[in-house]
Amino acid sequence: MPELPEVETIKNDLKQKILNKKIKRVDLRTKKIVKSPVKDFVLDLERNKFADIERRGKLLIFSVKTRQRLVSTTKYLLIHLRMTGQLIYQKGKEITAGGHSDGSRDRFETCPCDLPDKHTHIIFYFNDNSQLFFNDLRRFGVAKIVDEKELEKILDNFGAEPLDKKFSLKIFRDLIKNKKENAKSFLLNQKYVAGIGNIYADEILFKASILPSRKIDSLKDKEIKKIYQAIKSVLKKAVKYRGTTFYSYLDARGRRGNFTKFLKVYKREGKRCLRCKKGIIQKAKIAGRGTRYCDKCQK
DNA sequence: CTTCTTGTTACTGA
DNA sequence: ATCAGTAACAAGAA
Repeated sequence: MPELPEVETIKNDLKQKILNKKIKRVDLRTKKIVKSPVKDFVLDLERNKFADIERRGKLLIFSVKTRQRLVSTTKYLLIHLRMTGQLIYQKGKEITAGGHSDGSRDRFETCPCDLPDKHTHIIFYFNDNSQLFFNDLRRFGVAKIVDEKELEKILDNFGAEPLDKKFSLKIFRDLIKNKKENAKSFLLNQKYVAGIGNIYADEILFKASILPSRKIDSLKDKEIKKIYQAIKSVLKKAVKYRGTTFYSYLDARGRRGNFTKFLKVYKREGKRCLRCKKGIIQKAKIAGRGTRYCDKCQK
């Protein structure tokens, strides 16, 4: 699942590839993916360019510079990959098909997958013969174009950016105040801290040695600090290793994430705890999600 | 065939 | 108001 580290990786990749390239054509193959007026979607993008890409939580925000009757305005293409969405960038077919004259393939410009395929819902064609594919096996992902005002309204629903310097321990303590839910559902709530999903919630609570079922208001000061530090360190390391691939996640180059080998609890149920070597990783349904934890060293 | 998976929203009931 | 639980969405794996 694309969570903060995966979306951050895609954003960084795409910024190097597609900024300020003219969007020659947009092929919208699955209209249901688009949650703003479909008739405007292609028109707002074609012949324009992406001026910037930002991430808020798990949401990608592409600034689209548009020119209408000499007036320049900015609209925003929002893409949320939900569970199985992918954004894969490829250079023109002449590179992928034949490789270089010496027979080698340019690994950084090509993707191991043959795109488009039956899960391709949008294709953005750029004027330098490169393309961006929005693929989604399960079609939960969404794309929409909004103006500045709508964007602000949407962003109002997002909580703190966990890797932002402004996200301090004090702010985290204030967020926790007066909450009564359990630690897992707190971390999953995008209105509190944005970008954490099922994988990293479990990994963060393991690192902090806190049981996911612990009520937030029962946490001692020391424990709150441990969760706060774990949020920062786990997400930072996951970004460094370009995210986690468990099901279908691929980065913008079509490659897998490397954080998978650092997972301590996610999908390790039934296996021995790597930290205390005594506990067996448990799996339970907490906050409506499959949740993994060590019942020996998480308290 | 059933069950499970996952992010988000919407809804219900306490 | 706040929280827990669940359905819905889609499609595939087991």
